[in-house]
Amino acid sequence: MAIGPNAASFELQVRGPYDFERSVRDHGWIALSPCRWLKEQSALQRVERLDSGRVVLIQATSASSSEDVRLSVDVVADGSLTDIELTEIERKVRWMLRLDEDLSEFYQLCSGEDGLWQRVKTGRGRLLRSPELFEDVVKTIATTNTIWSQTVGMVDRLVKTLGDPFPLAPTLRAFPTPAQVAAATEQVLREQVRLGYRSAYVFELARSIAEGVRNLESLKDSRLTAKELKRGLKSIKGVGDYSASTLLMLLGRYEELAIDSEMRSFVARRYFEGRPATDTQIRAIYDRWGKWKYLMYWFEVA
DNA sequence: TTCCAGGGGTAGA
DNA sequence: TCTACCCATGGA
Repeated sequence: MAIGPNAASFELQVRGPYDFERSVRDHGWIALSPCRWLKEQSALQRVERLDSGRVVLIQATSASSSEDVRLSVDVVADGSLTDIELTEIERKVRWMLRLDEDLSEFYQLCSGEDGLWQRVKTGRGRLLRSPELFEDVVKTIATTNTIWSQTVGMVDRLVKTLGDPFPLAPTLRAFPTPAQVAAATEQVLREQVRLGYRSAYVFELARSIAEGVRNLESLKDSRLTAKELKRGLKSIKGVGDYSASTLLMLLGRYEELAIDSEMRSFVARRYFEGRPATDTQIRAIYDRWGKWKYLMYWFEVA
């Protein structure tokens, strides 16, 4: 990377099959700041603010060979990194790329469906997510009642307005922490970030996390049932059924469908000759896929 | 001006 | 838990 000296490089072993590029780019999140896809290098790049307050640039590329599936991670920083910082970076990369998710059952199901199998067999399915749940909740709220280009704009302005700059290339910024959003005002979210009516939701969420009233990260606990998670997510103002189901997917639980206008129109075209389907009818179609419903839908559309 | 886009909150049954 | 109804914002 030309931006600065490499402070660290390491490789991560991945359980195959794993199609790094498709996995990263299959989800729209790759278009949302601070993530970006570097076409020339086939790399995922992202500025990240660490718990220490240091802001680094992380770049991940595939380092797979015919023998094994590996990922190469480069970190650029304004100085050397501590072991604690390196551990945090590895943990975040693993979470973001879902390197520890076991999709073998999903592949097993797909292998019985010819069309689906052709699509996923190279190792798709590990859809991109954010290192911290706060960021994913904010981004999900930014997808509601709007079109995608506006979502991209909202997230971009949020990062530019409130995120910490990467010291070696200050135009690149990290996603703001809850404390940074809470330290701003709702008016900034409304007028500069232009989140509209979502401003109050995002501000309130950030404040409750910053004040220690709410602990979003605790929802990453794999012992929680999907039902418990959904209840927890829906207790956030601004998060309804669609958003909670989207967030369940981001947490690695695929048993709920996030029924939005996109899914409604797809199901109407694919299964009902263009006639609108009720939510009950949509659920009935995917019911047979059990805990893999969302992913099956995802790759049926893909 | 009207309509719509990857909905949400709330009251009331 | 479900439905009806109102509310939200910016762009085409």
